[in-house]
Amino acid sequence: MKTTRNTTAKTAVLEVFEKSKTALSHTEIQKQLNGICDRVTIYRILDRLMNDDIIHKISNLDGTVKYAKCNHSHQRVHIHNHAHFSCENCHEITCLENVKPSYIMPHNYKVKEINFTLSGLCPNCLNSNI
Amino acid sequence: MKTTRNTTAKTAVLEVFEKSKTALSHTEIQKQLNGICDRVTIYRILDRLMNDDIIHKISNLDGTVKYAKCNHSHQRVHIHNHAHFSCENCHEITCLENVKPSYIMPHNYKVKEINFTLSGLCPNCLNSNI
DNA sequence: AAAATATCGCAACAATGTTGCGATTAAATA
DNA sequence: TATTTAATCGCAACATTGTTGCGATATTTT
Repeated sequence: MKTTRNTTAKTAVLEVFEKSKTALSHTEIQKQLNGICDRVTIYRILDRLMNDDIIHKISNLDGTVKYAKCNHSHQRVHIHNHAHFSCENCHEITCLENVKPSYIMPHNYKVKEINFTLSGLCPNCLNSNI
Repeated sequence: MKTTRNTTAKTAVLEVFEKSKTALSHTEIQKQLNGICDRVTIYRILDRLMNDDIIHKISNLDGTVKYAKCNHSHQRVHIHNHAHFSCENCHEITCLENVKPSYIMPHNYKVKEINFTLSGLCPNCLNSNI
């Protein structure tokens, strides 16, 4: 089986995620890495981190894709079915770990995963009187 | 003010939407149009149809973008805050007009729009014993 | 029929993501 | 510690998706 290695680039990417409270796009990560590694390498690191369940992918309403660290906190099995909030002003995406929607489905559908994204103004931008 | 015109290409695109029960990507529309018009024209038609509130945009979990006809049925004001279902087998996206999630938000967030996408198996694929 | 302008086609570009391959380097083994 | 193995990297090249400018065309109004 493939074992995953700890490389300079991977460590650097993880540090970027540690420092950030919000989800990050590939481009944002690349900027913060400051040329430490190639663009392609970042894509491959993100793939590995997703396989290892260390980060997860979020695709926004407008089609942009971001990544965020998983919060494994207390659960034994990690589930990505939490909500995300996308601020229309600062464009930051945050995970709302505790927001879980309830809903009623029509019959004959088998639901395996849900994606729930809310958008509007985040607390920061709301306080800035916009 | 800009008035929107009825052109051959626009009519053709609308027909494609009429024929389809599921949401369509730009590429899927292009294939069905069979070279009737340019790739760019389709993008511009989609933009216009979205402005006119005739179709709406859906971005899927995997980052793919699709478009679907709006269902104006009975409401006076059209709202896009309904759910979408994405089949992991046939990759079709359908609008679940009647599924609306309920949820509890943390304070200090102002929610203006929600996007709720479920994925799994659609009735068709579920019946095919997969 | 003529005028006004929305739309089109083409070319060119930008952003984002993928793949192949030889070179490098982390980790296991001797 | 030195050697070996294979995971990872950098580079180049390519694919897909979406955007923009501009002269030509077609729809709608006058």
